[in-house]
Amino acid sequence: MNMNMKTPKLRRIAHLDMDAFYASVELLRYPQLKGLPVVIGGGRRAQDAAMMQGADTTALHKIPIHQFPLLAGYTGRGVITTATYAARQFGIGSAMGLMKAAKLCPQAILLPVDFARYRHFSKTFKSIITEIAPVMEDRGVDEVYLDFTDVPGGQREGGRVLARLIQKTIFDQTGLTCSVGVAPNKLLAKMASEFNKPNGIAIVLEDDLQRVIWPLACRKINGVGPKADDKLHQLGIQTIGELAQHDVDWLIDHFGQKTGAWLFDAAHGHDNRPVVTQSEPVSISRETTFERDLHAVRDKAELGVIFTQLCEQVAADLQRKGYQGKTIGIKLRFDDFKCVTRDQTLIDCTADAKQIRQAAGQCLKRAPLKQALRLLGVRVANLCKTPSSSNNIENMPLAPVQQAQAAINKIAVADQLF
DNA sequence: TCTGGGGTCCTAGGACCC
DNA sequence: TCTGGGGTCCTAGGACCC
Repeated sequence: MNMNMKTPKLRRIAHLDMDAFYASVELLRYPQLKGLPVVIGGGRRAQDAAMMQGADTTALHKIPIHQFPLLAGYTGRGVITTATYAARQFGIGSAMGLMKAAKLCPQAILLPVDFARYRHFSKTFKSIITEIAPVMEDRGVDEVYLDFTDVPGGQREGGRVLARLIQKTIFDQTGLTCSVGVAPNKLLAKMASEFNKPNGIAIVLEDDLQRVIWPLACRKINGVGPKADDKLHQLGIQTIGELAQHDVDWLIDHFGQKTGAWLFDAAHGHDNRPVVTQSEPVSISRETTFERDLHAVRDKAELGVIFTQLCEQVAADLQRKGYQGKTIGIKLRFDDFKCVTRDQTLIDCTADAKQIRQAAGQCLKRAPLKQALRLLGVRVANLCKTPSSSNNIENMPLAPVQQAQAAINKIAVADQLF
């Protein structure tokens, strides 16, 4: 044994979650709304409301509070994308219908969603992060996983020092706060990032499993949703600790090979998934919920227009992103909220709106169309890169060697910070 | 007062091939 | 001719996540 050997590096994985991201980004331009119940979401009416606010974007912070549109009297099928903590006091939450929310808190301010703006801030905070910790997995607009293991400072205080640096840098440069959990793996890091929200850091070590993780509800495991949780309850299992008391075979008997084995691992804090820094999309789709339910026969013309538009949007998305797809599919949601899908695999890949429309039309013919529809969707899967777009430097993934060099460069930047 | 939009992954049956 | 098994692709549905 080499007596000079340093303490071995521990695997340190971070999960970083922006705090109330959309709402916080809105508050940056409307600071006068701080502390008030604000709801973001909705469809057309919210768009109108945004237009009513006028075009002077340089003085948004001066718009008096009473000029903001209220939730009261909202009609339509929009749902809440996010709500500020003040609004949540009224029992309002994500994915709730806006009409229901209007009953609970009519005085809440309704802001339209502004995805372009959120995406902009998303890019900003992610590029701040990769300057410090380059091994980042994108988990949507407001979340990432980071591998701290080999980052300078990533081992100090179990990752707390690096987490603090990232938190502070993001706040200094954007005014936004986030919460970070650092743990031996993604599963535990994800749970940990919730512990001290908002603007919190939580460090979980291997030995903390029984004390910190086992008392939590099974629902806190990322991947255990309402259905699995129900089933667990029926089996008399509430907490992760209780889940851990059952052996693998018992879990496999009740949940099947894959899920059973996975639940067992999760309960024991085991998760060896790597932090994945890049990935290819599996499918690209567009869907829309109609303002009112439509009938395939009675509303044929209207439906046809929407159908064609969806195909054109998907085609445009594919082209813009440099993909083609071989499997074309549709999705229908009926007035009773039941769903069906139909799909068809072509011989060749396409990103052409007409071809997509044609194939999707064939799918539609195979679907039951007696019931009124509330949603129609078009999906393209089985994707491959568009040959010409691989010449596009911007879309071209870095070769492994360049990638490694880029990562080293970024680590060098982080090095100077310690 | 019913419940958005864009995704991923898993399961399971059938076709088809070796 | 019968039987079986494995692998892959296609299709439909469903759970789950952000």
